[in-house]
Amino acid sequence: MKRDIFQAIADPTRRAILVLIATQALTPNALADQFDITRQAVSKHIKILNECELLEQEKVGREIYYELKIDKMKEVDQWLEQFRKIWENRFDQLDDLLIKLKSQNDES
Amino acid sequence: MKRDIFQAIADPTRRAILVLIATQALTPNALADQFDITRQAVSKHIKILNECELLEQEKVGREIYYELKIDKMKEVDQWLEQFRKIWENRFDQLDDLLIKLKSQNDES
DNA sequence: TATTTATGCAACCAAATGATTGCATAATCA
DNA sequence: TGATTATGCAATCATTTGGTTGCATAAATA
Repeated sequence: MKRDIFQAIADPTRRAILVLIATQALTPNALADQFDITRQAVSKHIKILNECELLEQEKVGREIYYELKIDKMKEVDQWLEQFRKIWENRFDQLDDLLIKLKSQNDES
Repeated sequence: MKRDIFQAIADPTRRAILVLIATQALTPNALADQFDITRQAVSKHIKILNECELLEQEKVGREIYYELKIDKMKEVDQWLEQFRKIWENRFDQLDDLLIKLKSQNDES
């Protein structure tokens, strides 16, 4: 199964998990406490996130702490870049238009 | 069926469609030409994108031109913002560390 | 007017998805 | 050592997904 980061962030529970582990490493059990689904369901989400190379893990005794590999999120940012270019460009055009309208107004 | 933009961009075909209609309005037929799937399959993708309020449409005769509502893409950007804060912060910290190491090096 | 063309909708289907329960294994604790 | 706890894996299930074919409707063209 080939999965990419866009699949990973498609599910709302997974997005919530990503936010939770963005700033602190958490165990599957600690994560499961935050949701109304079973621990196993959370574990499956973790597995998917892991397959997408979104996670770092550290084993401490019998616990496993998962944390977000934040750099991987930049892939979404990079994909957005092409659209950002467009909306920034259009904003500039709108800005130009407003300046032009203002100068016309000043002349009259 | 409640769908959000993260669902919309989860599918690679839909992502390709979004890129194609980001800068120019296209008809379903024109879009279908770009893929190896049937026109109806493309139409279903368009329907989903439409439900996510990602599209603007203009009817010209019997043709319908679809174009991306680019502003809607900012929702993804906004969600990313929380992660961007983290990675920029960590970059700054790394930067500070390098400066510190450099000054220590200069002293020796 | 008759035919072609562009589109959307419905029915159907195989595969993927998100969840469940049950079980196995490994580490901790009494 | 025996019981408990943390985790992962497998089987199962209902629902969703992405695709197909077929059909209906509306606009353009011969």
